[in-house]
Amino acid sequence: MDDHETGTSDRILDAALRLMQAKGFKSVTIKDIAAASDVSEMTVFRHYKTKKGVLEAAVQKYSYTPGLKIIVEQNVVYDLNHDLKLIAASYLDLMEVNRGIFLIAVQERATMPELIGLIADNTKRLHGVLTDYFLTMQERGKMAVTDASKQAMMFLTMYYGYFSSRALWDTQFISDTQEEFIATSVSTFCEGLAT
Amino acid sequence: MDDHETGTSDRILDAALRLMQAKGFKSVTIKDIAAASDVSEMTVFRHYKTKKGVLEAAVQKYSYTPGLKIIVEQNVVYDLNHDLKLIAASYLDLMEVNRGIFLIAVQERATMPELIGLIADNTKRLHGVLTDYFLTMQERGKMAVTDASKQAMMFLTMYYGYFSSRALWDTQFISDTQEEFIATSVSTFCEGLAT
DNA sequence: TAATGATGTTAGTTACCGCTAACACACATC
DNA sequence: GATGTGTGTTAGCGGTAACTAACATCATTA
Repeated sequence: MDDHETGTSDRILDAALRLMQAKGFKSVTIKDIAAASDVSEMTVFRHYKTKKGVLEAAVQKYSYTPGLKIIVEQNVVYDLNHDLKLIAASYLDLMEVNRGIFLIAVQERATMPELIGLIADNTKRLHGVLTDYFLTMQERGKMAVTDASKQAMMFLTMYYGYFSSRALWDTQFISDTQEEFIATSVSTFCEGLAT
Repeated sequence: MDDHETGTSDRILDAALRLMQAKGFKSVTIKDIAAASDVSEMTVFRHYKTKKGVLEAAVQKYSYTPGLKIIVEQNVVYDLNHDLKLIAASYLDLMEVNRGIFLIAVQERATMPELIGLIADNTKRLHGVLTDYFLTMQERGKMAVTDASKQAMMFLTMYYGYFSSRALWDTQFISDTQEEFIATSVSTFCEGLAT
């Protein structure tokens, strides 16, 4: 079962994920996957018994849910502008890693609803962390006292919007780079726009 | 070609759109559509020659691109808080109308990229309108002078995030109601969070 | 050298699906 | 009562795709 050289199993998974991201699980055929990973159809079936098995193995390999809480807590310095930039960047980086799973989850949400759970969990965890952070900042008098949970939700929704828009439509909705977007949004989030 | 009573043509389109939203164009069969609209398969083919024809007719019937510019311009009173709430609500309402097309566009973005164009156009137009509005507000000294285009982009991304999250994942990401979300976000957008 | 294991090739099975054709029925209008 | 229109039913064609089975090849390794 070992793959010498480049690793046949991995090549198959990589190709499968790439194709399924682009066209959806149902539209990708074993033939496509075989051609893209430069093996015969039979080899695909020998490694992963069914088409769905290929997807499950790919999800297994590529889904990633790190300790966002630790990352945030270890780098926070209780300066609103600085910390929000850090959190926004961490969230976007995390989503970027899971982009492949996200795109497949979108297309297969009717048939494989558990997939989005993997990603939703990250967002939910970060929402908790961010809410706690806001509460701490409010206690320290470094931030206006408002509904921390709603505030955190709004903050994350903005970056979810950025990520989702980029992942699904590339630059068709949003053309700003990640850095530009974070800069604008964190600044606005801190200072507001009213005079 | 007239449909007496409930309108066979319409029943087919409604069922088709509903099914395709949920499962994607490719996964829905004519058999599914026929069963859901309570006609025979042949009747579907007699009304719309091909499966793609069904989708095209449904898109035709359900896509909607109104004069957002006029709506905004006629109701703006140059009070930042008031106007942003109006614009946010208008945008979300518009997206809600086009939800069906949006969901199909998501699933068929590889095969039918023109679909998302219908919706992207709305967002682009509103971005233009909103940018102009910000510039006017800046001239009148009612708003901080920043990059109006980026600011508008950020604002719309937030609501795109809200809509997209709700349309794709229901309350799995975001649980706030539309009114709550608009209230929190517009307030933050205007006032900021720093002390 | 012999055995092993990963892969390729070819052929075929099964099932589904888009779509067509032909015929039948029911109803409404002329 | 004839005609037409919308529909149902049944059968089938052509294509495709998941998956299986059997056999061949080649390289590594015992």
